[in-house]
Amino acid sequence: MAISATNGDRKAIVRQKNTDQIIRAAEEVYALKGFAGATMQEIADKADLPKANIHYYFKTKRALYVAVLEDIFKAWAEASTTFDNSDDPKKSLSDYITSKLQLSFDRPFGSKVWANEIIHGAPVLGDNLMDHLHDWEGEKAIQIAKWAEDGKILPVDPHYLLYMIWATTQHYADFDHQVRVLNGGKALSQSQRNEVTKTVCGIILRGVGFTDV
Amino acid sequence: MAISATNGDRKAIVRQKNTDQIIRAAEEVYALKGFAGATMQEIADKADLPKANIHYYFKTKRALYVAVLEDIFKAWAEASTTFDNSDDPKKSLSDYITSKLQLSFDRPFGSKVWANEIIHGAPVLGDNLMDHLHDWEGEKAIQIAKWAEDGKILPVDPHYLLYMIWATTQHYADFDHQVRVLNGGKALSQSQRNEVTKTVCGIILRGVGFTDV
DNA sequence: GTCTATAACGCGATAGAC
DNA sequence: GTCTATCGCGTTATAGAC
Repeated sequence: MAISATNGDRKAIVRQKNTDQIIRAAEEVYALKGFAGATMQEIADKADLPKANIHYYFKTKRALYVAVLEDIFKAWAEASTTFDNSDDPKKSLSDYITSKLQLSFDRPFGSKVWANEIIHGAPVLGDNLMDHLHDWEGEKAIQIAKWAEDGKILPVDPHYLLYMIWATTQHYADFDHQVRVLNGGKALSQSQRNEVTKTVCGIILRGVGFTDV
Repeated sequence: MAISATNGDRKAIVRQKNTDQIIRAAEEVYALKGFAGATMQEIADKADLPKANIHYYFKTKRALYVAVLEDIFKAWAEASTTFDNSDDPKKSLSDYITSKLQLSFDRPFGSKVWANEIIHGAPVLGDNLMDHLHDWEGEKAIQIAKWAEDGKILPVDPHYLLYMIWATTQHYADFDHQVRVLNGGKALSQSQRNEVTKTVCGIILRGVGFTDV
């Protein structure tokens, strides 16, 4: 009995490890090739496993893709906690922009998979996760609206402000190739990344009414 | 001879008409399915032509894709003339933002194909068109830098300001599905589009130092 | 749980009659 | 310039030995 449990544990650990490995590899391949352009063979090679094993852990190409998308959504939701329950819009907004930019610089693949999926009309995400996003965005918008009511920021439309922050920060992940080309073929250095953060925070904060930035 | 010329003209007209029809159809299919996900069959159906005819006009799937990308780049370059040779940053910037937003609202497919291509690392665009973009962006950046030197706007980094404008305006094309979901499942109305334009122009203009907007 | 071999299928591209 | 029929290849997914 003890041995059986141990074997079960060992198998569970192997399963967890392989699953993570596959999802990481898949995230990169789906990001760079799109859903249709990605091949199970390329994902298998990058995960350093035989192709058949990928199908053992994820029944279909589509199921693996869904797992990748859910993983990304989870990461984003966790990264946005800096935004919650704050009475200081200046700090909230700059912290949010800063952490979203960081995520774009450090983990661009997830953002790209998401962008691809939305561009194509969310054929796989379907309504469930999109409805979840709707609720989540609604909360943020209410908080921004409150700041405006309290006269802490100018009365900008909260939704369009949020889209602006998302679009601008995710641009550095999704369009990193273009950014690189326009930067003379070299990826942004750390000091350039800091300059981006400063510039974006500055424009947004002045944009919502702060004059001392 | 006259008849032969007439026949040649007629054929040229047919060729032009079919070519346009195919490019329009291809733009939509490539936007919604990605390069790999698109099928020549679907493009043919949407263009209302037999599949073999598509191959008659465009030798390969790739050649047709390149034609679509070039078409888009041309449209964007034409739409940015409002930006040139102006000493009035306030007017230049709002005109540019307004016309880019208009393009996103009215012709989202082109923007989506471009986004897809960049996300995947511009495997087809290659260096030619990207270098062209580099030059083009450089000119705009110089003009913005001049405004800053002359004290007409705050000394923001011109590149990151441009990326912000591109990202924000193209978001309404590339992520139109997400915008729609977050808007309760309905596309933005004309008055909402106007509100977007007002909000974006306001934030950007205040962001670069104008306090009277 | 791992891996090789292969079945089943869809797609890009073309040949060749009209 | 148009269209039908088809070839050949690459892909997903699985069967079955280990």
